[in-house]
Amino acid sequence: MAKDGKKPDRRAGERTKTQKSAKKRAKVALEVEAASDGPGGYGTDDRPDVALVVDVAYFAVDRGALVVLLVERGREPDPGRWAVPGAVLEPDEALTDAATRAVVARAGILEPFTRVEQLAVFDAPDRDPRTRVVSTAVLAVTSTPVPPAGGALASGRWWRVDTIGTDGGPTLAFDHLDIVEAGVERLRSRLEQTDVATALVEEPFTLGDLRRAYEAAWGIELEPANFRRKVLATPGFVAQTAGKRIVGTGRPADLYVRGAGAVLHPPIPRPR
Amino acid sequence: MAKDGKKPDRRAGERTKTQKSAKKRAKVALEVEAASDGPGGYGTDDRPDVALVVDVAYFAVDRGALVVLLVERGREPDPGRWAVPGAVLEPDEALTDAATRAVVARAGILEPFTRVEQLAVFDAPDRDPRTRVVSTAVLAVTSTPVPPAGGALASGRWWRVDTIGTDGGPTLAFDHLDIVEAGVERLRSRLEQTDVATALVEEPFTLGDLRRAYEAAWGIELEPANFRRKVLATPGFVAQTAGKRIVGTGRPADLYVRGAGAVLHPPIPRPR
DNA sequence: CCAAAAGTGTTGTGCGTACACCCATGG
DNA sequence: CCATGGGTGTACGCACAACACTTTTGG
Repeated sequence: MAKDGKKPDRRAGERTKTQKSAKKRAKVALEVEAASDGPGGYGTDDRPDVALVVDVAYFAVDRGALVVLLVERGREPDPGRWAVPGAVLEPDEALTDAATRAVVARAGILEPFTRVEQLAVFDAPDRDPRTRVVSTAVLAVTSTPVPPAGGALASGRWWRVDTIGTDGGPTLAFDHLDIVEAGVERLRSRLEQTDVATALVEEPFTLGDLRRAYEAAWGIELEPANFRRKVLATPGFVAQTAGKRIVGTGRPADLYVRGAGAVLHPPIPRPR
Repeated sequence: MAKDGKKPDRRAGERTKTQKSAKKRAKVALEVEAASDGPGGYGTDDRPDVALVVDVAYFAVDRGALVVLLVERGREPDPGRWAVPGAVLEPDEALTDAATRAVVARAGILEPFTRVEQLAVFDAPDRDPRTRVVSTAVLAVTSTPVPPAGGALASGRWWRVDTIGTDGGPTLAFDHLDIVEAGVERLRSRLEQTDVATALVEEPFTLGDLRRAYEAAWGIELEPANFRRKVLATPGFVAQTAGKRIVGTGRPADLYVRGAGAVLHPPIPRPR
């Protein structure tokens, strides 16, 4: 049963451009792996065949709406369509560093963003028509969705997520609609379990600000009274600071900053 | 600010064996990405520098304990330590296919497993001392933890997860302890939200079987009466089938098979 | 004085935990 | 007849949604 450690040179005929037709092939290839490193290992001696990139689903809340940073593609494939910022992973680079690099190139943000979280790996063999590209999508947020500066950055734009795919909204390239949708869903989930909402508002913030961030991301309205109680009942979520803020009309609101805790006990449940 | 599209050839001096020292370097590399494909793209024309593998955290329940499939390493690095099964991703292969291939090679399972889920990407630049290896860990389960057959498969073994790191238990290679821990935590979480528990028991099963699977994975005891009500109150989780089963002593139990639904509404909450 | 937003108080309902109790089998 | 596990019934308590009410500002 065990092979002798040799394997057929699968790069014999030089890599052809694309092999969409080979999708089903791997499903029946259930023979024992001819591991070149013996039990428990795998051969990593030769050059890899698969390119690994990082794509960033970068979100913010802007005037009551959830927005995502997209970049317009200038050339084939998919010219005129919009993509999330991406970068090829460098040999000694961590995913979060590559993610920062991708966003810096598109959004003019000069400091690395703090909260980054892995989203999912997008691995469909034909997701990029040029060659095999596996993408690790990561989720990131900012409190200040600044419009990208000019020059090479001008192609980036913040789009309301609820306009994607509609008449006035962007059309996404490749499988990036899947990436954005996964990011939206993960962000909505993380708002329940973590204090990521405090990264969506600028300090200091009122509990009304925080509530409106939740409402924008979840697309629903929340009871101000109950929301307030839940936030204050969760230790480490927010900390009150000095002063009050008067917006327009209405009673001045207490000001808060981010608390120490990252996970929320108890969570802020999302209405179903 | 924008470069002209050229980038330094970062593979100039041939790749040295390992570069642990370069960990901090990428953190300050915040210059604009020199994209070789213009806005919204990245260069994928040349061979990648990063190898992508799939590591499988493969779980089962055996005699009341959660077990995981591990493979003993035979050679450097980390000989004598135990690793989860892994495989290098082939150019036209989906992650789930590579995961199946890795497990088939180690566990003698002849059919592809059904439930596979992405766990996380392990991307630390020095996680493998030989070369840069990025690992996508996936979670899989089986109802029948068969001992691997002989020959090249003999190095695989099912280990109780609660013995890992203890005196009689295995010591894990590389960062595979992180992979197993991530798998355990994800499995515990998915038991709340999905019907993955039905993949941990053989059909037909009793609600006692299902409860004991939860108890093994969660490491706690559950109220049989309340567990029963919760399972039956979740549509699509299980479906009753004909017959009853008498184990040893006690009243015969109704038999069930997997239901149609994959997500659980309402969930089976884990006690905190 | 009115509108609007922040902040506090109160109550009814629903749901889950805990436990009592009955059922059906083997020894 | 007892032990054991399966299956049903039920009451207590707590958490939360809903809504009333007060506070403090601008117009």
